[in-house]
This record gives sequence, C-alpha cells and structure tokens, in this order.
Amino acid sequence: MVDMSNVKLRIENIVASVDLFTQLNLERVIEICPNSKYNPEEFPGIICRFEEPKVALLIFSSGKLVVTGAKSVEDIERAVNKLIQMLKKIGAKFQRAPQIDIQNMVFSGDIGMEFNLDAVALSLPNCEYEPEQFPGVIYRVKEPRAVILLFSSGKIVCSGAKSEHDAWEAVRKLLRELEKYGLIEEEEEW
Amino acid sequence: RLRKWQSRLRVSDAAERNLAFALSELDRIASQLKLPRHVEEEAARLYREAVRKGLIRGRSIESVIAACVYAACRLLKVPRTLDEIADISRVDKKEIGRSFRFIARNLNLTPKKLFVKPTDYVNKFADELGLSEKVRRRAVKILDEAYEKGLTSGKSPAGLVAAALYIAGLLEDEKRTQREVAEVARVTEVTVRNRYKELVDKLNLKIPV
DNA sequence: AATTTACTTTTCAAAGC
DNA sequence: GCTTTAAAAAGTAAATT
Repeated sequence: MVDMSNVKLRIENIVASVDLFTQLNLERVIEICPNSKYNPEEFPGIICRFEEPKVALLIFSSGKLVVTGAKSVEDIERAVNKLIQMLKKIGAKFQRAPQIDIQNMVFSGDIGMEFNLDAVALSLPNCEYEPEQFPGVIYRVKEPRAVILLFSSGKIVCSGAKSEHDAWEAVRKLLRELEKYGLIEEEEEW
Repeated sequence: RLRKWQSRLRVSDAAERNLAFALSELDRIASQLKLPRHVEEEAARLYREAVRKGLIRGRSIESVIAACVYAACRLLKVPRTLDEIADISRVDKKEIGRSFRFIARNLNLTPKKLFVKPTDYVNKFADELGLSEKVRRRAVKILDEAYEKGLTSGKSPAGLVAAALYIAGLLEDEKRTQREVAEVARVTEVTVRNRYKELVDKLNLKIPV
C-alpha cells in the first residue's frame, strides 16, 4: 500500500462551464458589470471579475459561462447566483436552474520527500523532463485523466482532474509508479 | 478512375515537394550550425519517420525539422542549445520546443536516450572559451559533486556548466568572465552568478582572491 | 546587485476565426 | 490551431531602482 500520510494537496483553482439557458445581449450586460472588458474583435465573451467571491467570468451571448479562479465549488455557485441576480435587473428571464460542470481543478501539493529528477526521468515510464525548458517532471495519468508536475523539492502541481478525489487518485498512481521503480526511499543514495 | 489517379499523383507531388523543402531547410540549418554529417542524417531519418507516423499534422515543417535537428543532436551527444537552433530557424523556440516534445513522445525518444552528459557541454563551451583540459576536468569534478549533493535537479544544465567552468577557470588560473561563460552557454549573467553562489557555498569551494 | 514583474509548463471550457 | 481567464510549482529573464 502506498503511504499517502505525508502527502498534501491544496486547491488552487477551479474552472467550470455553466449554462444559464438564456440568450444574453452582451451590450446590455456590460453596463451592469463594473470591472468588465468586452472586445468582440479579440474575444467573443465579456471578461468580468468579481471580488467576492474572487473569480473571473467569461460571459457569452449564448448564455453560457466559464468561471475560473475559484477555490471551491461553492465559490462558483455563489458567483453564478450573483451574476443571475445582476442579470435579472436588466430583464433576463431564468426558467430553470443553471447547469454547472466542473471542467478542471488545479492543486498544489507536497509529497514530503525530495527527488533526483534525473533518476526519476530515467526510470519512470511515460514522463517528460527537460530542465532546460522547465524545472519539473511532467507525468500524465490516464485514469483518472490528470497531469502532475513533480519538482525536485517534492512539491507537485496536479491539473486536469475533475474532482478532489480524482486528484488524490492520480497522485496515488504516481506514487505507486515511483515506488515500483525504486524512486521513493532514495533519501541519501543519489 | 483517371481523376483518382491524378489526385494520387498530386498527393505524392505535394509529399515530394514537402520532403524536398524539409531537407533543404535541414541542409541550411546543418551547415549554419556546422553539424557533423551523421547528425544531419539522423535528423533526416527522424523527419521521415515523423512523416510516416503522421506527426507533422498541425505543425509547420520548419518547426518539426528544427525539432528533429535538436533531437538528433541530443541522441548523438553533439551539444547544441535550443537557442542556437531557434536563432537560425524561422519559428520561435517555444514552437520548436513543442514539436520536439511531441516527436520525442511519439518516436520513443526517452529521456534516457536524449540525456546528454554535462561533460559534453563542458567540452563544447570550453572549446569556444579556449579553456585547457585541466580546467575542463576541474569543471566536471565540480559538476559531479554538485550532482551527488542534489544541487542539479531542475536546474538549467547550461547554467550549471557555465558556472562550473567559471569556477574552474578561477581555480586553475584561466579566468573567463561571467559575461563570457554566460554568452557561450546562452544564459544570463544572473543565472551564472546564482549557480556560482550556490556551488561555492554548498561545495565549500575556496576561490582565490 | 536587489526587487519587481513576467514568462516557461500543465489543465479546461466558452464562440468564432 | 488561435484568441481569453485562473492558478501553483521552480527556474530563468528582463526591467527598475
């Protein structure tokens, strides 16, 4: 069994797509969004920032949204409800509840052990390590689908997971591989 | 049937034209970088393999050729920085880097096969700096000790070698300035200085004043 | 030379070019 | 493919002071 007791994971960012099921007139939406930007020539959506909860929203005329920067699923729900209240003031009608899909979660974390990345890259199958371009080892987990960046300090970044459970599962698979190739207990023997 | 035959001819025509263009681009890069013939041949072999596996789709021929040149250099241990290749290529190094990682993944070029020993970089940079065998050996010793102490993981190999050569030059009385070693290694003086400080500190090196 | 700002890598959706 | 948005890791880079 892989020892995960020293492993830590922290949510850093959640990306969600949302469907409000209502067409929106972006020209009117801008007027009620304080810190927003809208240049249809460069990007088709309104870029809007909320301070509370601290998120960034991309608002499209189809009534679909992308919410980023959230630290919790609840932040996303609060942001969506806040936007809906604002949109109601300019006459938008909502017949049904918005559909929120978590698309991507990013975690930072720590495995609690240092690594010789040259050794990791030599033995760990299907990983990438190009220290001239990026200081971390890039490891892709197929199931659940996620990508883990492993640094020599033992700190990690896990992205692409759709839930916290999936992120832990992906990290567990990485640790299992590291252990399988004898890369775990090497504390002194570099 | 005739139309099909003609379109097939056109396809092979296009394929031949693309290959000819790719190989001429390879020739241009190889001659400018003064690459040995076997490296150019390996790059050509990698490119044909990439085409055969359909890895060019969505990528420019130029970025893939540049990537193949870089990969061939790594495979055959002929040190060339990505910057040197990007300098004479029409595509930027970010794009070449992407193509390189893509073909590396798909042509089974593992980190092991692509690994170039710091020693090889030492010789390349030392050649350009006109440094003696004594300095080279000292630099390699410094790099070996740094590796043993875990000071090299995640660090730019070029930056590490540049700092090691700078230190070795000071220790063996064949000083080259930080600016000179930084230039041949294609890193900034700040990077050389940072690596220098860490190596001197953690390896307890006594630099003569 | 120290600070600050910024870019490298990964992930993902949205609508349109 | 690209465009925009967010976020961390650690390294390197560039611009200010």
